[in-house]
Amino acid sequence: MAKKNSVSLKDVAAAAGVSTSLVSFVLNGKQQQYRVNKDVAEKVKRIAKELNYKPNGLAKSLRNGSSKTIGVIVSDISNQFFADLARYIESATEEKGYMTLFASSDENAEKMAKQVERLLSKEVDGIILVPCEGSEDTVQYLINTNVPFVLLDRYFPELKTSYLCLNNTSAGHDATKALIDAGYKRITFVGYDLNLSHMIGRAAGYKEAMADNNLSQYEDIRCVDAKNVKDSCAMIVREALESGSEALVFATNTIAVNCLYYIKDQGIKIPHQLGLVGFDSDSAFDFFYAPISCIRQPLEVMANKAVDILFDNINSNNAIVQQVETQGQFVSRASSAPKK
Amino acid sequence: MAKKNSVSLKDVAAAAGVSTSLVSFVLNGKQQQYRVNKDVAEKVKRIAKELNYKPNGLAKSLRNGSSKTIGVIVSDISNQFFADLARYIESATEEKGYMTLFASSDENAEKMAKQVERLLSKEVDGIILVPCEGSEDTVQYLINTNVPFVLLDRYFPELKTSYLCLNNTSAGHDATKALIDAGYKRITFVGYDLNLSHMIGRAAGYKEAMADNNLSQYEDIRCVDAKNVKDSCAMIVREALESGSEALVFATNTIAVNCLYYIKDQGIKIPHQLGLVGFDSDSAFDFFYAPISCIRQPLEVMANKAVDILFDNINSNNAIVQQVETQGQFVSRASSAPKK
DNA sequence: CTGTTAGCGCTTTCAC
DNA sequence: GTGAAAGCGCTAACAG
Repeated sequence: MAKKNSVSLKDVAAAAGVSTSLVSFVLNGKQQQYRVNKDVAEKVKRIAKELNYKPNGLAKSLRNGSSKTIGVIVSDISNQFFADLARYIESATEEKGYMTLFASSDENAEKMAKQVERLLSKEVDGIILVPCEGSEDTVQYLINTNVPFVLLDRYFPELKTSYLCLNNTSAGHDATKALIDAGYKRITFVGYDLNLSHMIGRAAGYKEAMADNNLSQYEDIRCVDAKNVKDSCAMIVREALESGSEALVFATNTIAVNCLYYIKDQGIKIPHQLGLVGFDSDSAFDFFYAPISCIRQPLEVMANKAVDILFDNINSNNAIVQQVETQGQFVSRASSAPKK
Repeated sequence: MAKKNSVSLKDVAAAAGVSTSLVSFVLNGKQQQYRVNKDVAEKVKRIAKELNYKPNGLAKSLRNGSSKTIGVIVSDISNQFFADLARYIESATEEKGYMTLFASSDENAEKMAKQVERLLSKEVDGIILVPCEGSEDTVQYLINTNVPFVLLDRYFPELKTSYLCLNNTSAGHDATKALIDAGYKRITFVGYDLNLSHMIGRAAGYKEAMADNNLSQYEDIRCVDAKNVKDSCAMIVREALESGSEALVFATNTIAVNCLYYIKDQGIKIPHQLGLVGFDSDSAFDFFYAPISCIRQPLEVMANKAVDILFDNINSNNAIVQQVETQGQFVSRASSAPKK
C-alpha cells in the first residue's frame, strides 16, 4: 500500500482512550443513532484530525460488501467519442461518491472478457459496458452472476439486459434523408463489418431511407476493414466514386476522418463531386474545407442516463431492465449542401 | 458487491476437504514452495474451476498491503492529449498486472487535492499526477506521507520529486526558430497565464530563440484566459494582428484549435498573413487549409517512462528520484512555410 | 505435506 | 453510553 505508516481506527481509539466501535460510530456520523456522548465525540474527531486519520477504503469495502467503485469498459479510451463519454461518466459517478475504473477492449471479445474479470476481481459494484462483437457469452455471464451492468452504445437484441444507446435506425435514416433531400441519389453507406446493433441500426436506417424514396436500386453498403482502417477507407472512397456514388454516409467518426484524409489528398470536390454526412463530431469536421454535416449524439445525456440505469440496477439488485434509446440530432453543413 | 453469491476460498476448501491454506497455496502457484501433494493440488484446481471460484481482490489487497492499482490524475481525461496518454498508461500498467484509476482535476488545485484523497482512500500503490497550478502543498503532502508518485507534463522545480516531462524550453525554442528561419520576425507566443513549468519552459524557449536572433524587441507574450478559452483566443489573435504580429506560436493544442476557429472565420491567410506553429497534434491541424506545423511529444514513450519511474518508486519505497525530460519533434508543414 | 491460527482495518451486534 | 468480539476473504507463519 502507499504508506505503511498509516494510522488506523485502532490508533485513534487508543489515543482517545475509547473503543474502536465508538470511533467508528463518531467518524461515520452515527453518534446520534448510538447516543455517543457529545464530549467523547468531539474528542474523537479532534484526535482523528490530529493524527491525520484516513479510513482504509479496502477494509471498509470488504466489510461493507460494496467497493463504491464501478467499472467502465469501452473500445478505446483514447477515441474522442469514448473519452468524452468517460469524462461525463466520471463526473456523474463522482457525484455519487463512486470512483470509476476504466478499461479498453479494443473491440476484441477475448480482451473484453478479460477486462470484465479484472474489474470483477476489484469487486466493482457494477459495470458500464460497450460490448464488442461476439461478446454475448460474457454478457450472459454477467446476467448469470447477477452483476449489475448496463450496455452502452450497442446491445444484443436477444439478451434481456439494460442498455442505453442511440436510436441508430432513426439516425441512419436522418443522415441519409438529408442527402436525398439535397438531391443525391446514389448514396453509399460506409460502415464496419460488425454484427453489432449500432452498425446494424445505422445501416437499416440508411436502407429504409433509400427504400422510402425509391432509391433501393442505388443501395450500396461498404465495409471498412477494422484491422486497417486508413487504407481500407481510402480504397472504399475510391471504389465508391468509380462505381458512380454521389454521396457517402460515414457510420462513425473514425471512418469519417480516415476517409477525409483520402478525400483531401485526392482533391475530391465536396459536396459537388461527393456529398458527405458523418456521425458524432471531430475537429476535422469543422476544419475540412467543406464542413461535414453530422449526426450528433447527446453524449452528456447518454452518460448520465447510463449511470442512472446502472445505479438503479445496483440499488434494486437488478430488479428492473431498462432499455433506453436517445435521439441523435442532424447538424447540416456544407458537405451535404444541395447537389447542383 | 456485485454478487453476494460468490464462492470463497473457504467454500473451495470445504468442497475439496482440505484447509484454506492449501487452497491458497495451490491457487497462488506456491504448491512447489509448500510441497503440496500433486493429487491434492489437481483436485483443488479442479474444484475451484467447477465452483467458478474468483478470488476477492479486496481481501487480497487488504491482506497483502498492495492493491495492485495505481491512480492517474490528469487535467481532463477527455482532452485528446491526456486521453492518448491515458491509453498508453493503461496498457503499460495492465502488462504489470495493475489496474488504473483515472481522475480529472480540471486544473483546479482543490479538486486535485480531493482526487488525491479519493485515490489514496482506494489504497492505490502509487500515483501519476499532472499537477495543476498552486498544488505544491498537495505534492508536498505526497512526499511527506511517502506515497510513490511521479509528476507528468509539469513539475515544481523547488520540490524534489520524480517527474517526466517534455524538454519544454527546447520545444519552445524549436517552434519559434522554425518561424524565424522561415523569415518571420514579429512572432507572438500564445500561452496560458499559468505558473507551471511546461508553460514557463515553452515561453522561455520562445524568448531564447527571439533573443538569439536579435528579435527581442519583437518579443510578445499573450495569455489566454483559461476560463473562457474560445473568446479569449479570438481576442488575442485579433489583437496580435492589429499590433503587427506576423506569426504565432501556440503553447497547447487546445489554444491552437480555438485560435484556428477564429482564423478560419475571419479568413485570415495562413501562412502569408500569419505564420503558425502549434504543440501536440489534432486532426484540425491536418485539415486546416494550411496544415499546421507542430511540436510532437512522444506520447507512448512518455507514458511508458512515467509508468516505469512510478514502479521504480513503488518497488524501491521512493529511494530514488528520477527526473526525465523527453525531446519534442518539430513537424514542418504549410503553416510555417517561408514568408514571402 | 497439511491444518490451525492470527490478523489486514473496518463495522455492527450484543452484552454490560 | 460504551466495549468486546465476530467476521468480511485472504495469506502466511507456525505447528505438527
